[in-house]
Amino acid sequence: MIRDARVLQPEFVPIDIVHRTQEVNTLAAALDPVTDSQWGETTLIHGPSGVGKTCIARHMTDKLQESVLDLNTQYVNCWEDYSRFKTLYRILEGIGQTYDIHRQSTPRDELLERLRDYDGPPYVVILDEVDQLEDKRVLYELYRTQSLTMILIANREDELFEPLNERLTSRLRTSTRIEFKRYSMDELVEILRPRVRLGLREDAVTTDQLGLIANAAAGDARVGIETLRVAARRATHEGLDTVSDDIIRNAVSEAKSEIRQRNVDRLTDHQQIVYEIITEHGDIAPSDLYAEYREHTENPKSDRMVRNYLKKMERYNLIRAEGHNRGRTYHSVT
DNA sequence: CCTCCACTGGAAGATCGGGAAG
DNA sequence: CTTCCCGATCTTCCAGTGGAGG
Repeated sequence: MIRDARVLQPEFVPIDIVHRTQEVNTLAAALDPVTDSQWGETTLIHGPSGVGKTCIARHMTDKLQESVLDLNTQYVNCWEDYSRFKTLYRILEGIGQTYDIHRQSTPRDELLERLRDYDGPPYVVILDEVDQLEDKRVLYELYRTQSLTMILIANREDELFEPLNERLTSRLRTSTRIEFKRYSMDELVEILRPRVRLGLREDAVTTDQLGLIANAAAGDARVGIETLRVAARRATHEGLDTVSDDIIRNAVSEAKSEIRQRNVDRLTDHQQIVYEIITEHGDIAPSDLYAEYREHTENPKSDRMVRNYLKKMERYNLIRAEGHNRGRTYHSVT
């Protein structure tokens, strides 16, 4: 039943973009100078998850690569490369300047200097999940590096601006900003349909069933596509030619728990212990949490460190903190 | 209402692990 | 081998905050 599994991978970038014409045009206009060996404008893309921000940014840079002879592009996920060093390293990687960089023998600011010295063809860098950067000052440094054309992607605009200094904030506010809104159910169905056509058997999933998936995904294309993938896999396992409604209903929760499990696996041992304690309690006060953590561990980390773990798990969408100060409790996301 | 203190999260410095240079 | 330096991780210290409980 599955013809091309790649189409259902989260990082797949479709050739034809549906429902984002306006956004694509705005981004294209901002990047247009690049086709003329000039610097493009720094663009800020924002909106909730699963609305095509990353997809469209990558789609645009792919297209530019095809049409412009001299051009470098690079995609950086700041969630994964959240430190200043890793971010700069990734950017240098895109122009092949990392062959002799080793974190111990390279002077501290060598990376940024190399970037500033760059005088090759236009360089378009996508900084995804840019609000996850540990030290946002690197954004300011990059902004001043004139040779870069940046596409910044963030979930929430206000959370990105909040820790930035005024100068950068005002510059970003006046640069091109594109807001992505949630997909409607019909739009989501039309995003899923070509994936079925390209990735599965044409009749493997009915339009009504796509509606079922779209409804459960609540405007989040990532969840929708993951659900489709899980459903197709399950149907194949059961030796079916088409996906049944039952399979879809199960796939919705399975898709969500798979996304969660992937994040749990990325936690360290100590972080997983903290996470398990929270899951078992369902709802726990900070002091109780730390006391229990100490009991469960041979060499417990400091309470301050546990607070760092909690922040990280919040970012991973694994737990949620409720209330402030003394009223705070933690609970896991279901 | 007010006070207290559990809790948060920034800052600074220590420690760890690892690769390069001597 | 040792020494040195790096980023990453962790600890220590502490100022600020706002909800619980008088």
